[in-house]
Amino acid sequence: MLTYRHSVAGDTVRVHVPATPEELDAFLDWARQADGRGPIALDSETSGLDVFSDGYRLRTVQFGDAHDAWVIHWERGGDFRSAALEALTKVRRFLIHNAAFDWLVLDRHAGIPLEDLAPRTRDTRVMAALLDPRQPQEGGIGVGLKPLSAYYVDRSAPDTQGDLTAVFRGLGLTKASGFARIPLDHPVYNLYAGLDVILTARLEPCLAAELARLGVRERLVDYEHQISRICAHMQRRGLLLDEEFTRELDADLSDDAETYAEIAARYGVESVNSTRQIAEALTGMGERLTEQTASGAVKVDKAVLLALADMDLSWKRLGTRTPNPLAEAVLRSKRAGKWRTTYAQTFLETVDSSGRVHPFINSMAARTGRMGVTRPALQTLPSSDQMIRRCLLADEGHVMVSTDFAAVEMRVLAALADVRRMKEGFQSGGGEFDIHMYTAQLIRGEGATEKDRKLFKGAGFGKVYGGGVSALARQTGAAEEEIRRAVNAYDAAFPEIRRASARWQREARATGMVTVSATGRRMPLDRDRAYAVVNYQCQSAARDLLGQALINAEAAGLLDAMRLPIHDEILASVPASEAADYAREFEKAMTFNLFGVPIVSKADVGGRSWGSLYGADF
DNA sequence: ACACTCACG
DNA sequence: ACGTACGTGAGTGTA
Repeated sequence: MLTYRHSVAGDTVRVHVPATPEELDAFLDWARQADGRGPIALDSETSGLDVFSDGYRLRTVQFGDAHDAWVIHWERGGDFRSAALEALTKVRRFLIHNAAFDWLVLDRHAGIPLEDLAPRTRDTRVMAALLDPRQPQEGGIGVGLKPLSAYYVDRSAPDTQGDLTAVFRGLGLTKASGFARIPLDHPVYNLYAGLDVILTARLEPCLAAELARLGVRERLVDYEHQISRICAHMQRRGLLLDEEFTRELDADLSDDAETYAEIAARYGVESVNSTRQIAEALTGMGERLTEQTASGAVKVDKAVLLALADMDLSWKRLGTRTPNPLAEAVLRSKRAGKWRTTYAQTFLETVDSSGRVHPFINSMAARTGRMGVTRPALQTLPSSDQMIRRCLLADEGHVMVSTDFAAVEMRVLAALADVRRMKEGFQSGGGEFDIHMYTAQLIRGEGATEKDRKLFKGAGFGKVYGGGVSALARQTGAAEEEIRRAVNAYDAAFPEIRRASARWQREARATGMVTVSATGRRMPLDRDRAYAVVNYQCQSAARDLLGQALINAEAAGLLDAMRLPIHDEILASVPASEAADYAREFEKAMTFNLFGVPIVSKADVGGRSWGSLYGADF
């Protein structure tokens, strides 16, 4: 038996790599006694991250405790697979760092269903994110195994991923190809594969103690595990791609980008993404560019270019000046190029052999707990035009249903800050209740106009985001004096918001600059941006309502229908003949009473494509 | 690596 | 003392 020894926190730990079927017996003996000693750390090494692609390989499965790790070479097949499968099936409790990934790998490539493994899992990444969700760049520890191990377990814990990248280079491989092609017997590969589970095993008790010390409820930890599993379920299902349409769209966008880039080139702009070239060319045409970026460069963003092209924010002609042809060409080329590379091409790159895309859903991406979706970033598809969302389809015989919370952050603000007159409004009105018009009428009287509504909607956003008068004026384009009066009137109508903000800031300062949400989520506040506490409280409460809605939806039998969480919305694919029933059930799953404030939702039943919810049906 | 830009809620 | 828009993911250009 090959056994590598390494030092972790002053102890010598062992990484065992069985090379023959006989040597697997020692592993099985160890695994059979595992349950008596507590949960076993589990990890896998694979050919890459694109779990659903053709040719994807599971290479090793690792099991371990604080002192011993076993690296089982799944790729060798036969008895190696049987041994790994026996442990995967029989061990009662596992510790995994970032479980969603391994759940999906083992579900798809080892035949261990997500439904079977997830309930037996405790995820150290989830635990860490509940202690401090910040990334290292934001001043936190981070939620990666490496920084967490270095912080909690052993300051000199190796950077297993980073060091492996160096090994890959030494073998003439890249970071991308290394995991697929490094020889299965490579000593560093095996040592690090084993160390990862040993570090996970040692990390968990540290995180558990810290969670207990800080009073983070076990209920919250369990809640996040449920949500993580539901998100993994959605990821496994994926969304059906209309490949033919997407390929045509890709070609059309490519033509568009090229056509307008050629026009821009006539004015000396070689690359439409070079702000320096655009600024120089526009200045040469006699345009005056007055706006600056944070670092003092000339600003030539979409708002600046639209004004020069005589267009409003929805690209409609204003008729206020002669359109600058370069500005318009740059706008059109950039948009087509971005939509093509960021969306259409990523769809085609990530689609699996059965025509589905499986975006990564990070169930706890932001400090507030908000989720993040990547590869492709399906939470950020253009909504002004249906062409990109048109690429994604409900399943055969299904239609898309999108259920949104109604003005959830304003409702949450009313509930958390106990805003009397806001609560009265929400309580008296139903799902169609318009908080912004209500506010306008509260302040202006019955004669409040649509313009007043807009003004106080801006003021409301200012409150939720923590913005001030000048930021609001900049954002809305209204005069500062007008905004100032609106904000003052807003504060007079809803005085509880300022008081809650002050209270939350005071509490955070008294507890190490951490604000704790209604659910017990810990959110570190930046000392110089303490005003953001209002947004953190509202955003995290809204996120936790969505999380509970996912759990409610599963309980109502809607798990298989769900496709994507989008902050205040659940997108689903449901049988066309039962769409109305599903819509009602989703609305029910997304209905709450939060401290006396009704949280309500509205389902929209679309057609076959996601784009159908954004315009004409297809 | 960082700046800038742009897509979303 | 004062005022600060919040949270993401992703592509391209530049140094």
